[in-house]
Amino acid sequence: MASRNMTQAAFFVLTALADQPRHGYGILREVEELSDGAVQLRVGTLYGVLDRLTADGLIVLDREEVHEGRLRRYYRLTDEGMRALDAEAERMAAGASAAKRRIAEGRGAPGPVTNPAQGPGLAGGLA
Amino acid sequence: MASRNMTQAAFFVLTALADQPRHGYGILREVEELSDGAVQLRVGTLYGVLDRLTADGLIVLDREEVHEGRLRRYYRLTDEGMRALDAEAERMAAGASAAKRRIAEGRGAPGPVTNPAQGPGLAGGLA
DNA sequence: CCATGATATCTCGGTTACCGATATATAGCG
DNA sequence: CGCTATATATCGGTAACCGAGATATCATGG
Repeated sequence: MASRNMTQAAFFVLTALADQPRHGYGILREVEELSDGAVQLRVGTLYGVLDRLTADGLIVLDREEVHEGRLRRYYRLTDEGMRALDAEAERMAAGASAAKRRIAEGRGAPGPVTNPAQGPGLAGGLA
Repeated sequence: MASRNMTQAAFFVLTALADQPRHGYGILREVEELSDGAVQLRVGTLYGVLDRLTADGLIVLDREEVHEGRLRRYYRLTDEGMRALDAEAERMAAGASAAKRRIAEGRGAPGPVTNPAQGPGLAGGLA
């Protein structure tokens, strides 16, 4: 079970593998491309992530090919990996949206500056 | 400069502080609440994050209050922290959206490009 | 022919980050 | 008096990151 939260690196590896199987080096380039250069997955990080994701059953070794004398080891998502990625994408989207909402509130502050009924237990007066 | 990618914990702390200054324990509850329980920021993690964010100039100590005999140390975002949060939210939203697009592609037919509805709305469907 | 760079795999070790446990302190409930 | 909630903070083991290097093939080019 994924008791621990997924790391950024793991998330982007899963995303790179979501549409088709890819090999390590291809994942590296794909992550950089799909994040528009914002996320740079390092080589030293990649294989650790790959091992961890495999151990967790989120990805599996799809096949091995020899292309131009160079070995390519392709990985692909499992069903569980697909589900985990979907859930994580949901969490990230929600987090990003919450952040943006708050940024807008904090800057413009139209209407009541204080949010009155925000959550339970916040009913304290001020000292 | 934030050469290293921001951690999940740091992101959610910044988000919790985006609308108003909060103290440590309040951040803890706020993060859990705004993520709907999905993200549990641990006490042991919090103060390390707070120190790091302060050192990076993304937050500052706002004020100290004594409430019911208990000390409350309030932190607030700096302008730089606001900018960093905004940028990170953008990156997360882009990543989440890329992941969902790929999930849809991978699941759908291998034929022509399917055209999923755009927008922030979630088209989950993985029951 | 060899240097360089791109492609491709993987390991090692230092640094950073996470988080359970623990310590300290006040207040309220039973 | 013990338990829970609030509130701070530190310590140490584990997990993760990532720069650096090892190994190997092929293309470019000086």
